[in-house]
Amino acid sequence: MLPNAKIVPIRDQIADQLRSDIISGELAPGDKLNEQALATRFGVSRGPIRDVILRLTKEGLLVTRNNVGASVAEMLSAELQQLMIDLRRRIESHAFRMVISKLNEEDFEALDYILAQFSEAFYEENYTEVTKADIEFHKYLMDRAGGADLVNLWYPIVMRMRMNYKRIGTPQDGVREHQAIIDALRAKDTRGALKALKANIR
Amino acid sequence: MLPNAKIVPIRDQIADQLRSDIISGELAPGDKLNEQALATRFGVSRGPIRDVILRLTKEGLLVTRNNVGASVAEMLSAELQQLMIDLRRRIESHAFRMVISKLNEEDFEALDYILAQFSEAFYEENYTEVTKADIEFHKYLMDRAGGADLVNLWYPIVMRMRMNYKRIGTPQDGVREHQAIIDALRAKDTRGALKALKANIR
DNA sequence: TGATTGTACATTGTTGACAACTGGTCTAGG
DNA sequence: CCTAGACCAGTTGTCAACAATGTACAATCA
Repeated sequence: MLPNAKIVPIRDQIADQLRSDIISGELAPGDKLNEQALATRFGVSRGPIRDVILRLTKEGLLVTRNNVGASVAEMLSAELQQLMIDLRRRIESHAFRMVISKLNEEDFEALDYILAQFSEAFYEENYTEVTKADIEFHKYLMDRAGGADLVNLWYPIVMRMRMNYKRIGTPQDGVREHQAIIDALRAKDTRGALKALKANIR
Repeated sequence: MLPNAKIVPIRDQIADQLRSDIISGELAPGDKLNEQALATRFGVSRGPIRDVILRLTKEGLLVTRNNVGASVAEMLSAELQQLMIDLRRRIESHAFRMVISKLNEEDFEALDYILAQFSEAFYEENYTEVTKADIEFHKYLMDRAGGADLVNLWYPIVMRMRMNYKRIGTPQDGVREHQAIIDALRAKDTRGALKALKANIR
């Protein structure tokens, strides 16, 4: 089987772009999104744009009012932010326990590859890409553990957490933390993996 | 301020209807949804229908494949179902602690009213309405505790849980359980409220 | 002067037609 | 009889025009 480049729907690309804009701070909380403007920017009609806006609204990145439009969501209260972190830890811990026994060499290759991208983006100081690789890393494991159901549950929480990272400078330990997770998973060391995970999510 | 009847957008009504259909089992897992058919059924064009489908997909009730369409999601594995219950308990517990000090008499009147609807629906054996009232009860408290942010996080989890209740017959204790929650909240008895909550979510 | 009503503009919500894609069926060739 | 390819019906994806709603500003009146 050839590693055929997978085709990505326009709609998904637009969603990705807007997510990046929000997480990177390009779009600040409270900023209003104009459907027509976005349609022009991406060279499509308003239909797909509405889809994307609806999607991001459901992910909690945007807030929409009837007949008024969408704007970037405000930051979470410290209280809710803490709850998000707690929930994310629980979900990923659960996933680790489910997945650790069925990870094979192919999986580790994929994880290594993602981590390499993470590292590369980090040294290029491209923090938007760093964030995407970071999310991709965890997402891979979530998908492997519980499939689309689990990812759908997990994704909005991560997005909402990420949005609130005002200091974009990820500590240099990012790579090391993820490497520690991979190592522990490879060694089937559940305890170590959970510990490394807990250190990574904060 | 008069208790003005709130106006509900068509889109929301359609979403509600489909959610009911799914939770009640009218639409079984795997059933395919046809946009045109739904549009005709609700007397609107396909646009709003697509919105609704996208929304329910994000809530986890439907699964959508590109260029193929949407169908009702399959039941969760026992593993994930257990995770959902755990997460929901944590979220609502957290919310209780946040909200218990700021609940006033007006809130309790609202909760009493919802519980009355619950009870009525129960004795009429209208379990779809029972479920809706049940959700409404908890939703009221979630909204009061953490606003839209918290509700958006919580809602998909509840929906996904509800979908998997195959035995639709809620035990007769439903009313009692919710009454116990109200009583404990009224007495500012955090410990008792959390206990009653834990008994109710399962 | 301050609040209120009327009006124009900008933006979202909705629609129906058209384009692109999927899955299955039929046919020709081996 | 079986497979490969082309075709076809049905469905989803996209678009541009139209209708409905909300917001902001200006004119009016107390």
